[in-house]
Amino acid sequence: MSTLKYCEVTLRCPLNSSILLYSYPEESDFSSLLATGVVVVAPLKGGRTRAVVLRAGLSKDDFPESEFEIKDLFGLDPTNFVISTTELEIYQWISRYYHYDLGFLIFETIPSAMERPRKLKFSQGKGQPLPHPLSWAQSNVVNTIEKKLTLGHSKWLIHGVTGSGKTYIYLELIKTTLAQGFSVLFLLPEINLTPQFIETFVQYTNVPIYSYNSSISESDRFGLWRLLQEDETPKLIIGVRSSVFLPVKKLGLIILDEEHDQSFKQEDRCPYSARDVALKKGSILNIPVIMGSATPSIEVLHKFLTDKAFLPNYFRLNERVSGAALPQISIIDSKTNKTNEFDSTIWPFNKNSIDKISSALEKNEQVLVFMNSLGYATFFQCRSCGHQFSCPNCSVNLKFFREKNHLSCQFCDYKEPPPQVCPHCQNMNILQKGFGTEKLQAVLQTFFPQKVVSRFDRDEITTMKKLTTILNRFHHGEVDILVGTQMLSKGHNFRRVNLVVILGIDSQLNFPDFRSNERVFQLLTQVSGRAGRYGTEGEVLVQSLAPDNRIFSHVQRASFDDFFKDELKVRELCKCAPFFRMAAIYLSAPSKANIQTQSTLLINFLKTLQTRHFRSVEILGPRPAFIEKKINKFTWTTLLRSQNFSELHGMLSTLKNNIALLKIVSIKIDVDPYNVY
DNA sequence: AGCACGCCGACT
DNA sequence: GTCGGCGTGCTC
Repeated sequence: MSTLKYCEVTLRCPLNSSILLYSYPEESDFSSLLATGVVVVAPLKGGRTRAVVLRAGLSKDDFPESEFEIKDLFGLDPTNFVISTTELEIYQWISRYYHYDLGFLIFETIPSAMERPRKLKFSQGKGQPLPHPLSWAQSNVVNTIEKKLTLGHSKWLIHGVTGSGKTYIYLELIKTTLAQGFSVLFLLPEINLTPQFIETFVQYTNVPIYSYNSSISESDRFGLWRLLQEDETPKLIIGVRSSVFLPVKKLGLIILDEEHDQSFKQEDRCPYSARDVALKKGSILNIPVIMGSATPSIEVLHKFLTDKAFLPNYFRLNERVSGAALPQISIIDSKTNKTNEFDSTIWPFNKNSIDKISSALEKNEQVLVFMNSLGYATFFQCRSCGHQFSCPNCSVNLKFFREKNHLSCQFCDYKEPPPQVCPHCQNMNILQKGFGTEKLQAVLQTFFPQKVVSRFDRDEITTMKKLTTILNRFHHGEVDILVGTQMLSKGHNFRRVNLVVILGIDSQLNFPDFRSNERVFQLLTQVSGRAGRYGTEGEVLVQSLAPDNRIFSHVQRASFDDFFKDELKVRELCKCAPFFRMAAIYLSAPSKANIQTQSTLLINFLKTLQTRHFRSVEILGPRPAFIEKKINKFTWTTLLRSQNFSELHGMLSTLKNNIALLKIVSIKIDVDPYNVY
């Protein structure tokens, strides 16, 4: 006779927070193999779905009487995929912390089933000796951390100015960990930093180096997961945000470079911070986590400076290893008053910047130009009737791309030809405003016709191949001026760059977000870090209409401490991080009317919870999101704020489990939101 | 969430 | 006649 056993699984289904019950005959061939973490195939609504076992071997009286008909599992996942208990523990923590259903989280991160993955590519380390010994400051950091590398979980912050040699500190600690037989996970914020780290690590380590990012194929993704789960020989994995989920066997160390970078925060699906997940992973696996940055985030630095247990794990490196001075930063007043004549042939540059660029080029140097916007012009409007050229599907203006010869939207695939006349009033007088990287490239190319001006932005760099090609051309001196977005601002080492020009900083300063000052400080400091890393004195020009902003003087004096002090005061006054914790709740739907009524419902629900149980939680909003309509979906935001994190969490849990919104309205919870308007 | 079902309008 | 638009309802 057959006995039925039961198991609890998690899968991609919103019912009961993605956790459902299934049965299986005790005599079945897979019965003895069912255990926590095993991936199985389950029937769901007439189909087949992958699911992860949470608890197996249950009998009827292990759970309350179910009102559903419990179905039999089909069996094990054909690829025999298993999630280890520690990995599952990490997933469960993320699911609770970010109020995101476990089943969705897991199946959004693990690779989809693959029958026969291809052979994996990797770079084999050459194990060469370091070209030069570490400086005293570098050795001090290495020696201190080295002593604790095998003593369980610890958190470290290396706060070193650009060019202070953080890479070689990481390298030494990586080598020590590898030599002890453990693997290392190295996280960086953006794919475009991968090649240079691989180049360095290949020279001086002697293990296989795997990289993990969005350019990896699904087959390779599967192959790497499998390899990391099965093969415990020491290796180095270099990857972006999502690498934090890689199930590295015998992991001994996690390093998170550019800790402050906002790319570590995922914005879509589960809005997790890879930094916070990495710290949690380190504590669950009981291994050290090292963070590094020239401009640490306010939250992390505040934690290290105020917590007695953390302070000894904070290192400050104020000198560049090359001995080169930090670049001199000049704020160029770009107001067109008497002292600064407007010249339309060089706009948006002004005379001062162009002169400096000329003399740098004359000295046979290369120049970097930064701008945070793409395209040729960012705003079109009819001077006669006021018609604005905006996207029909999103609440944003269309941008003009001259090379592609169209206006296009940054959120959807809407495009239209550039207007000859206004479609509304047939007037031919159309105003063009705003500029992006394409415009800057065009202006510079016209002004310096004999020089090579290239672009480095999301528009131009679409593949890993293009990325390495253009960087190599720049390194080999085949490009004189490189115009780029933030993509170019981080980490790179350019030997012949002494002049860096920054435009468009005003729009970032005016951005209505409590972190805008922090972001501007980070950006300017990082960008400045690209100038004069090798000897010759670097110079940075920042064009601004508001040259008196205090933030500029902090950047000019490279005074992180003054900036930090200033910013902390503001944060406390405005009740922001790190003094208060926040969560954002987004409601989205195709109709604005729905959003408004449902937001009202949400607010009333929250207010009831607040008076009954969670008095410390402040409710702000609701109001339209910064960009209210994206791809024909409207979004409204409600913010929660509190100093009592458990009350904030309690409120979110109660909300998630109890609110009944219209089906067409989707709700998204963002704990520790990075963008707050 | 994601997918099937089903009920209407506009095409070969 | 049927193809396909998207509102509704269900998933252990």
